[in-house]
Amino acid sequence: MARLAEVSTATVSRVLSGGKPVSPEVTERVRAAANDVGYRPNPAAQTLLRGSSRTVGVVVPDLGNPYFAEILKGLAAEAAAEKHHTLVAGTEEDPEQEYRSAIELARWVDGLLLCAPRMSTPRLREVAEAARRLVLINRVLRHHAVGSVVVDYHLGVRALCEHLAALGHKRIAYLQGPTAAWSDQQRQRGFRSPEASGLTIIRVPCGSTLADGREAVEEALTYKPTAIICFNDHVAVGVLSRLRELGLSVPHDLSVAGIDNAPMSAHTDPGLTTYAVSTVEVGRQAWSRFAPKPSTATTHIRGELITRASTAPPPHKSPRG
Amino acid sequence: MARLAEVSTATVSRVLSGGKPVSPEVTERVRAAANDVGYRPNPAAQTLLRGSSRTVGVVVPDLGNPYFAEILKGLAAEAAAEKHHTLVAGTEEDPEQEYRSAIELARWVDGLLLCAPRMSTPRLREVAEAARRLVLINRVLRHHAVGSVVVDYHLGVRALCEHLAALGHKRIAYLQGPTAAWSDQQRQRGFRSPEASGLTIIRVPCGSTLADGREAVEEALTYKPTAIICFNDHVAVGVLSRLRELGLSVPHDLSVAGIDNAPMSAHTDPGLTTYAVSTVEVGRQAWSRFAPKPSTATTHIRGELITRASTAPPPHKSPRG
DNA sequence: TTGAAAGCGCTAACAC
DNA sequence: GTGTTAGCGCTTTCAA
Repeated sequence: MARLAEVSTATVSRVLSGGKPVSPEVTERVRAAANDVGYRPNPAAQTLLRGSSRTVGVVVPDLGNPYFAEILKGLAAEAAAEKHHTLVAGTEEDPEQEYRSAIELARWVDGLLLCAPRMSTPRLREVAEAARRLVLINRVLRHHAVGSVVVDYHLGVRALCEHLAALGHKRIAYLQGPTAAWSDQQRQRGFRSPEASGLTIIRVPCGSTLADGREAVEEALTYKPTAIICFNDHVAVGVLSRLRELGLSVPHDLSVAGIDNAPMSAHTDPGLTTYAVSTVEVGRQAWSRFAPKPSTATTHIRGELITRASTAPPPHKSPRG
Repeated sequence: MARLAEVSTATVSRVLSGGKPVSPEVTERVRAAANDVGYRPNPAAQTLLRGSSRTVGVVVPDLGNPYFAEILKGLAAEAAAEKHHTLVAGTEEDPEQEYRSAIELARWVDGLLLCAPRMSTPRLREVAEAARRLVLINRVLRHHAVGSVVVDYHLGVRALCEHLAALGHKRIAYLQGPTAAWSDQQRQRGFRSPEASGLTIIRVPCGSTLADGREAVEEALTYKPTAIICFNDHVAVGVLSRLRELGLSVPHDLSVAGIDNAPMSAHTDPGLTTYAVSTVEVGRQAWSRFAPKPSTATTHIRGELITRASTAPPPHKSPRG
């Protein structure tokens, strides 16, 4: 390639990287030759030399979950716009695999993004040491050079509670997320003030998927709540579907609310009341956190209450009364 | 690190790669030192030397689309199981960006997977030349060393048609996918035999998203079909939602069917009749196509008809008659 | 069994 | 404005 254009390899490099002084005539000759052979510099060699791969890594519990898929989308788009690649790893919700993927990717990438990591704090700290830059979604870690993007779920839960209380609800079931999910604890915080105001919150173990929601419904009903708040919209869709099977009408017999405003939540029947969070925005913010000196360690993302048809005043008697 | 264990770098390498003759005593010393310092070899250097990055690339039109997200999930899981990393790029449905991403990634990765590529055949061929291995999803290319995994959508469409015909439908609207989508042409092929048998198919321009589905409904209705087949389940959910707004009842006034069996399709109201395709399986097959010498160039994936409540016999009069 | 040295492909530093 | 050279961090000869 260099000899095809009859120049040194250094000149080729100068032309292709740009910004270096090269005569127009030579520039042309090199461009032509490169084009001819379809020459592109070896990225591994470039990486080795410059000490940066222009790559960010993303580790998510479940690549199939639209919530994380959209965060990934937001991040990948931002990264691509600044000529960076994106490495991904799904962890199948397994903290062990999450840790291994993170440690492994850390060595490759300029910046690492961990979405809702479930691993222990000491391990997280290990990852922080291994990574050049680390950003966390929906978790925080006291450590220099680790940034976070967290959704203020406690505000969302509180808003949902206030909305339901205003409608007249007094007994609300909360379908909990995965144990050890930091973001579930965030949500739980949001119940403090409503509980202090006299609202009864019944916590029901659940999870984060549609199937989890379906399965948790019957237990939740044994507590005779007039409304159900779900860990996320996925769960809520599962709940809606199961309630329909059980012959209960939403919102007539029971109100249901989700969190996240998943793409489909506007199109369920009835439409789902939820706390809307822009996942793509989360991804974007995560990217901006890779910048050298962010002013604060944690970016808070605030959502907004979206009321749709799935919430209404409670029936006069308890459902199935 | 090497001097910490008082050995040469060559010995360190031998211990860490394994399989080379090293005395147990030295092995132990190196292991300890590596563990101490948290040493991990520089992947760029390894890549440069061995000429392989142990990485596969995936290019998808939309990372936020669950269909592609799940293919990515399937592939990433398989890749990780064999110690490979996964690079992703979303193209925002833009053929130009798709081409650039593909060419760019090709240089990095050992194998490249293009999902439903929209780029022109000549460009696709260029990518094929640039990539070490290339696999296509839902598109084929006559080229040595290019494999494909295609879903037999024509079978799906035919099955859907036969199902609807058996219910008594005679006029069916088809909401088309994105122009230039190879997989839409596949679907169109599926109408040949039903049309020959006397079924009327009305093609309505649409797209691949929920919003596209919503918007296409009114035009579709002007043709007074008794059933609508949608490019995919996303579109179908949009259609369902819009029909509800218009006060039309599914399946009483109109039958609706989708393609793909998206996760939510079992939980819409009414449940969606669809042609089910295992996306994760597609991802897995794609990975297996990266093997050195696959026996055939194209893997066909066959789905199955799933009938749910969204399809039923047509009303006696045309809807809104 | 171990060490020394070459070289993977590239770019920055230094000549000219 | 251009060529020559050193060296990024690793693994793999080749010697010892």
